[in-house]
Amino acid sequence: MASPDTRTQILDAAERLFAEHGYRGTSVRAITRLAGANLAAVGYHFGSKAELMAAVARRVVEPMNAAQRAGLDELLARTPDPTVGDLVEAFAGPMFDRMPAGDEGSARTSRLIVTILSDPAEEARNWTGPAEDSVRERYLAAFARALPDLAPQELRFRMRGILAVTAVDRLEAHQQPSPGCESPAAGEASRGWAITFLTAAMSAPPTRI
Amino acid sequence: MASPDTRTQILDAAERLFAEHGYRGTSVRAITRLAGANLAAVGYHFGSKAELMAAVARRVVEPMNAAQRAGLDELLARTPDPTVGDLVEAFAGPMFDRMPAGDEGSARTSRLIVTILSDPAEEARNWTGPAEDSVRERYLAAFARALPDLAPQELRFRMRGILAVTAVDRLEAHQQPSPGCESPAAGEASRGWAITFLTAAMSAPPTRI
DNA sequence: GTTTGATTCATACGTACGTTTCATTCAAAC
DNA sequence: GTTTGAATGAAACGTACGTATGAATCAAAC
Repeated sequence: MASPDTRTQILDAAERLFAEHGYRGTSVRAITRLAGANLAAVGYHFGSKAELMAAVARRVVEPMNAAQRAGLDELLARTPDPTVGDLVEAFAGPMFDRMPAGDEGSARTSRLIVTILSDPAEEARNWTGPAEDSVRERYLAAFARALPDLAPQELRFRMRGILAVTAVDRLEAHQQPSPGCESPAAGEASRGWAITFLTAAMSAPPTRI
Repeated sequence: MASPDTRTQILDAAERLFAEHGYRGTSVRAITRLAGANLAAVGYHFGSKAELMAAVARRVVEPMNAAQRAGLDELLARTPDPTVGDLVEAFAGPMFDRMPAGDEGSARTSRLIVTILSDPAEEARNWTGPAEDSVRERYLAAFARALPDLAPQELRFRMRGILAVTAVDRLEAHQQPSPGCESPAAGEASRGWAITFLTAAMSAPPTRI
C-alpha cells in the first residue's frame, strides 16, 4: 500500500501541526516540509487537505473512543449500576492516559481533540464520525440510571461539562507552559483533580427552577 | 472623529465574523463587505487585521471583566467570607448574562471569547490584556479563603474548569443548533445548570494523593 | 470661494495558499 | 531486459489574502 511510509509521516506531521496551529493555520506545504515529503504527496495519498484532516482526526479519536467503550463494558460487567465516580473515571480517564504515540504525543492528542471540537472551520463538522456519538449515548444512559432525578437536558449539559473540563485542561497544559507555574507536577496530578472535580459536579442535586 | 460610524460598523461586523469563523477564517474583505465599508477602511481605522481583532477583543472582554469585578466587590462588601456558591455565581454569571449588544449578541460574545481563548493563532496571545488576569487573581484569593484545605495548584485547576464549562457551553449553544435537541429552554436554563454544576465541583474535597 | 484635514474609494502589489499536471523514479512481475 | 503500476518529484495554475497607494469626496473653517 505504501513505502516505509510517506503516508504515515504525513499523518504524523499533520497531527502535530494541526494541533499546534489549527486547521486553517497549517498549510499543506508546512506539513509536507515537516514530513520530508513532496507537496503533491498529500493530494496523492489523501485527496485534499480536508480529507487529510479527517484521516488525522480518525486516527486520533478512534483509540480514545475504544478506551471509553472498553471502560464502560468492564464497568457494566462488574455491576449493572456503576457509581457516578466510576462512570466519570471511565469516561474522562482515557483523555488523560497515554496514547500509543508516547509521552509528549499524549498532550498533543488532547490538544488536537480540542482543535477538532472548537475549530470554527466549516469542515470541522465532518471530521468525526458517528462512532463516538454512540459511545456518548451509552454513557448518557448509564449516567441517567445513576442520577435518576436529573432532567435529561441537565444531564446532557453536565456531560458536555466533562468534555469541556478535560479538553480545556489539556489544551492549556499543552499550549501554555504556564508563566512561572506548576507544569511539572500538574501534568501528573491533573487527571486526579479532574476526576474529583467532575465527580462532584456530576453528583450535584438537580437545579431547582 | 468618525462618520455616523464606519469604525463601529466594522467592529460589529468583525465581532460577528470572528465569532463565527475564527480569526484566520475571516477575511478583511468579508468584514468590510458586511460592514458596507471599503476594504481600505480597516487599514485606515485600525492599522491591520490583527489590531482590529485586538480592538474587538477589548470591546468584548472589558464589560464582562467589569461585571466580574463589580460582582466580587459587592460580595466582599456584604461579607468578608463569601460562600463558594456566591463566588461561582459572581464569576461565571456574567458570561451568561446579556451584554449591551442585545439578545443574540450575548451568545456571539461568549462564542467570541471562546475563539479568543482557544484560537491557535499566534496573534491570539496578545488579544487580551493583563486586566482580566488581575480579576482572576482576586477571585483566586477569595476562593482560597473559602476552600482553605485545597492546594493552590488544584484550586487553579478548578478555576480553569469554570472557564472551560462556561465557555464551551456557550460555544456549542451558538455553533450547533443541536440536532433535534433542547435549544429553546436550554438557553435560559444553562446559566442555572452551570452554577449548580460548578458550585458542586468547586466545593469538592481535595483530591487525595 | 477657497482651503484644509479627515475619510472613502478603486485599484494594484506581492505573497501564500490548495490543487493539478505531467514527467520521472523504482521495485517487483513477467 | 522489458513492462507495469504505484509513488515521488519539480513546477505551474488560478485564487484569495493582507496591505499599500494615491486620487476623489466632503463637511467645516476661514
